[in-house]
Amino acid sequence: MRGKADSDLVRRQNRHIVLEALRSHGPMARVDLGRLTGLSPASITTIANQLIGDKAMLELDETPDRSDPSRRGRPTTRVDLNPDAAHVIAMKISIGGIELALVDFSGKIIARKKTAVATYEMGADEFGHQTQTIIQTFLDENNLKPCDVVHIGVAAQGVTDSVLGTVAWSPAFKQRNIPVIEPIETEFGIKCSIANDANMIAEGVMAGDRYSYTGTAAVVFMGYGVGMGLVIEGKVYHGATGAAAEFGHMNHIPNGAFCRCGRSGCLEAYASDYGILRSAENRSDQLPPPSSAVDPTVMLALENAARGGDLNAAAAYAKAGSAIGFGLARMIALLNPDRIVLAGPGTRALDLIEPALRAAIEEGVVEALRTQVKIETAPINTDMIITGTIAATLRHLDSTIFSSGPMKLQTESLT
Amino acid sequence: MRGKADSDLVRRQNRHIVLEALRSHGPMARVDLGRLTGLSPASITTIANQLIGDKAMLELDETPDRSDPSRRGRPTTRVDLNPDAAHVIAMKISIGGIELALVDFSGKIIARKKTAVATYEMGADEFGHQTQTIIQTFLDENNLKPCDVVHIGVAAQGVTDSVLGTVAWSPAFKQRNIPVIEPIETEFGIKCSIANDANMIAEGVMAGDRYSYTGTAAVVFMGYGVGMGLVIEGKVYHGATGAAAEFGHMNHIPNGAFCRCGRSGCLEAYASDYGILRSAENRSDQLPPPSSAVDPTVMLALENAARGGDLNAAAAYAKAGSAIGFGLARMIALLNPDRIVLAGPGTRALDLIEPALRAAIEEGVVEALRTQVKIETAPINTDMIITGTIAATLRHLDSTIFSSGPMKLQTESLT
DNA sequence: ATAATTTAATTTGACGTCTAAAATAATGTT
DNA sequence: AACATTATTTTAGACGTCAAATTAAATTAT
Repeated sequence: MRGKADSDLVRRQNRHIVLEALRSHGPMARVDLGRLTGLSPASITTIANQLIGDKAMLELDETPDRSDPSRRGRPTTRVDLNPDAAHVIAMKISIGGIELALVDFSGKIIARKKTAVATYEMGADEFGHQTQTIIQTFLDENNLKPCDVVHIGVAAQGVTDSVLGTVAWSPAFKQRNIPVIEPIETEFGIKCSIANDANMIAEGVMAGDRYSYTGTAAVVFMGYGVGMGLVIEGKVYHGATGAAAEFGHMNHIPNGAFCRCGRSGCLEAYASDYGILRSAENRSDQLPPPSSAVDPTVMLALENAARGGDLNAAAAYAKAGSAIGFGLARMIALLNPDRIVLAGPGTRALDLIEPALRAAIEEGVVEALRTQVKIETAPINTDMIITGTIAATLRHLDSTIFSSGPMKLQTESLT
Repeated sequence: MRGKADSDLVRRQNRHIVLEALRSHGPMARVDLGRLTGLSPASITTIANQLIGDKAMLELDETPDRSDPSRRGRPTTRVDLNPDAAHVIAMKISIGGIELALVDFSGKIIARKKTAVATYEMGADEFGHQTQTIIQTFLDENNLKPCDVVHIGVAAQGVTDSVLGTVAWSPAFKQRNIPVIEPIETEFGIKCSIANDANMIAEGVMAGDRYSYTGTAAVVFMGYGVGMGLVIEGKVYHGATGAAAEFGHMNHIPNGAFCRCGRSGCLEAYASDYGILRSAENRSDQLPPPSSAVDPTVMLALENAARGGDLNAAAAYAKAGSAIGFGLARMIALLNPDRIVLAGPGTRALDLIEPALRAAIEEGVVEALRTQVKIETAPINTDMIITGTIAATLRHLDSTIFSSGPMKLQTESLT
């Protein structure tokens, strides 16, 4: 049950939807904001003036568009998010590296940087210090002080704990429970949050139609690992501790193939790059896989071999498709989604995977459930994790920073 | 993204939380309503007067309680839900029978009735007519006209489609896509909704602390079949078409044991009454199971045999536990819940099931996820489906009927 | 008995937000 | 130059909450 409602809630909610409208549709006239949000022109005027006063919004200084001769009446003046309202940093932790992106409030990336970090062998303390150094350098390079950055959103591969602010388990680290938020917040005093990388991919994929989509969807990431981001009733779902949708480590076959995570039978052990490669090469699936990522060119060669008639390779892709298909079948039975989006570099080999994938879904789920769900493929964009993290972080700002304080009336001080 | 907020939203939301507070905590004084909802005494006065005016609430006529001698000041007058505000009917469709319960607005069951119906062989039309007759008789027996009943909430075993208002697939019917809502709504003009029985069990289990619980939980039903109700962020989750959490027909083993639904490898084929019985009796799991429910006394005997040293029986329960455990492991990996509740007659044999169940969860899920979730057992209550359907239906009323219309001001007519 | 105290509930007056309707602004058309 | 059209702002009013003051109904103290 949600809590009580009052005028403050109304205020926050409406300012939030106005910002959200600009974020997903770009700059527009006040009239259009009204049409899109359902708020009256009068309210839009009030809200826009307040947001402009708060430096969250600005009026664009454009010469009126005269391209459409049938256009009459007073020309519109468009408003947009004020890029200078705030800066945020999106940070991606993956095997062997940290990637940073500095973003303004409008979502434009101002600077980005990849730094190689030998994450795997690092202890918690060492990683914390490294992170601090890397962020400090990044700030210096962009002539920023910590107080100029409002939030740092972190995406990490593996099981993240958003409550404790740690990476509970990740292929990027030998050690477990690596604190990430704490070293950042104490060093810089910047608010920080952590999430699973697959959830951030889902944020990225959904960023476009977040405004309109209110259904349940699963975004599957296929590549060096297998991940999933769940969108439930329009919102990316993070679970009790932020570890939701660990699709790659959802069990596929009890006592099955050995996985990077040290257990057996995970979906990833069949459907990730290394899993596919392992079965294509007829290596035993009971041995621990290598901890390093598979070279993309190797996977490309394997795909082409499969397409060229290499039966072992083709069988490996079919096995992967079947694993993902059964995993999706189980997810569908549980969640009854209306949409599945396949994404990530693994979709390049979709032609090899799809038949087995569809067959598995058909075998694994009652018809009534199976026919409701549309399966789509998203364009492969390696930046999706950063993009999604940016989207999630900025949306978080929308709902907190600029929609919070009530306007102070100054009747008192005027006397 | 939710839509715009205005004073009407505030009004609905606050009236809703007041009704909800009374529903889950029973009658109480206005002060306590204020404390519980966070609304000011002034607002509670206003809201209470309006709800009383709408006949949704009433002031209790009690002699002040003098048992506590330290009690001073003006005594409280408690308010409660007005039982006469509305009547609703909860309806349960199961194999071979329809059960009805007539309930007042306060949640008290006024009358209930079971009618034997040969559902399995029935076609859609015949079932529709039967339903109409049974409801008509029930209304007559209670001296009610259709217009006296505001809503009929239906719970059915199997895959329900809340959008189409049908039973898409159910062990209760040989035929598929049986319309349920349409024959009721057209015959009586009463609003009607349909949901899966396991979701209604979850409603029942959560009804107590719905007001406070905002986490993610899975309620597992074990018995003649296996079902699940998912509670996501405090609300029972129904999925895109109302078919969510078909745990029983979530695939366990590809190409595994034959299930009532006509497919192979469903969890239910291992962990339901008939699945357990089948494996205890060493019958082939590749043959279609009987369509009728297993006699409870047979299951009781089987349990005792297992406890008494019957190795086949014990192994069958262990197999069931393992199936449920792996299913839960998969669910945990996907949803990262904080709570699992085991319920239903099957929990009577929990001692036989639990070791294998826990072992499977340990094997099937990363430690980081597994340790976050508490596993509880709910008291076995065969009425849970009806109870939950009542709770869900009344809550639906709370949020629609009595929280809708704005107060009409009559300044116009006073001139 | 009567006054003081305590707790519950209501009334009053102010505030914040939204909206319809009227007014104003800025342009194109006749 | 007057009129038409579209965008935005201003104005006046409605609705809902809340803090503070008031009223209500009991118990305790004197």
